[in-house]
Amino acid sequence: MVQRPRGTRDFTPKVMARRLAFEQLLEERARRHGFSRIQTPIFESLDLFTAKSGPGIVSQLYAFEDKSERPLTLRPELTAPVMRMIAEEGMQMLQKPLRLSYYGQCYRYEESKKGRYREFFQYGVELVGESGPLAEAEVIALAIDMLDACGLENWEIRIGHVGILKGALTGLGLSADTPEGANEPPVASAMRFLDKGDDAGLAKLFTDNGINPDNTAPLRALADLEGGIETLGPAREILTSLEGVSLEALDDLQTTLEAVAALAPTPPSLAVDLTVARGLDYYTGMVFEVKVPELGGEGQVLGGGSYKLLHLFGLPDLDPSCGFGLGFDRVLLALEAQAEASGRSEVVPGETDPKGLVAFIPFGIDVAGVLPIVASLRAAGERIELELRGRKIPKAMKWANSIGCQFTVVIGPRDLENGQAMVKSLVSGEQQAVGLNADALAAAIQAMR
RNA sequence: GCUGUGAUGGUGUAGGGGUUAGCACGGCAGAUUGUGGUUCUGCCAGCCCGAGUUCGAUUCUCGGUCACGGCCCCA
Repeated sequence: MVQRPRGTRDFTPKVMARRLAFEQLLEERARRHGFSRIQTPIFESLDLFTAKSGPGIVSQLYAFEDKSERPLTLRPELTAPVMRMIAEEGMQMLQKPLRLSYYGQCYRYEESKKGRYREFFQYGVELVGESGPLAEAEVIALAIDMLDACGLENWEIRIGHVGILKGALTGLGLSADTPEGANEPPVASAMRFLDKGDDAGLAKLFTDNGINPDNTAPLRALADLEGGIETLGPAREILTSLEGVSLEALDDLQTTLEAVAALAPTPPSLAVDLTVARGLDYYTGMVFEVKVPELGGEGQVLGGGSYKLLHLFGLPDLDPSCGFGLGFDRVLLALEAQAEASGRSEVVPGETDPKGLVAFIPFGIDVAGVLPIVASLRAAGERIELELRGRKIPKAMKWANSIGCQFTVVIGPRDLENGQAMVKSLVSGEQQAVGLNADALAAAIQAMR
């Protein structure tokens, strides 16, 4: 028995119905916000990702060479391919901003666990060609709208702005450039110390760079701030108290948050957190992430922000852009867990088809004669499953019931003689004889719904 | 990268160095030759892979594979 490769999954019809409903729901929200779907290849040139994330990333990729020894890789994420597409397809000729959405599988070679697969699915959006607080608010609002629409509960969105801490640090005189021989700029080191709670390390860094280590305390206070939009008040006080520090990023964040409050439903929990750094140096402005606590260690279900990547493709004028990626599998896991906990049978809104299946059961007759009726009913939009095994009536009824049909249409010799068919609702048990033609059958089914 | 637990029909499980490997759901068939959801009967279908220990391994040991957790990391 050959097994499925590690970290991959098969999706059975029932699971797939749910996934399709979820994708459709996300797609619908994206459309309402003006985003249009695009698609890029499953594999790309290896360079695309090393250019974005450095050579160290290769160990986590499904990289390979094709028969012409071109270095390729299965895509580990979708932002870089989208940026590549914008440059390659000449999309810079289009009216700005571009509002793009995408969905597809990505591949990372890493330990598979629950909520973490080697083949995983991401839904995401990018808003390209306009930046600033309002553009950022539009992106956050879509993220919130999506999570709200899918019925997810108990999630937390944390919003920050890398420019605030970075601005404070550079304002104090810390360099944002990587010195000769070092592997990261002092500012990045400082951000890490703040994130890890290493105040001693931060103080030493300040001293080493000729900055008064007394500045550690206010920065710590800034990093530890947590709460809603009201947190910006204390943040403003701290920043004002520091020499040479600009308030621009803070003002931007405030504008963004106010716009989000107006544009999106109120999330279950929204926190301002200036240490949301996402660890990536191409994030330049607002950054945000969403966690679902009950998922545990793999609880982050969405992350995004403003970033500068298009300069890598010769389009520096389009930087920065703003977008997010939504962990499709993780959100589904959370929804499934929550549905289970609350006894809800529908996990994703709309996953069950309201237009139920109709079992079409020819019995003891020449099937060919009634096939045109099947075709017509399908053309009329009914979902018809034709009984193919020649089951006798009791078996056929049981079959129809067990596959979840709402109706049966039985046509036996007697019916054929009388020019009729027996239509039965498996929900109500009601049954009636109906003229043997598609119009009459469709009308009867509709009337009995 | 570190580490813990587990693997028995399609699903959920019981058991255990020699068993007809038990039960439930499921599937197929019959009871029931034109009407489902109940019931009864029969049947189908299983010890993850490899090596070792042993007279004998599904059971014990080691390795592999896969899954599920806890850290680290996460474009």
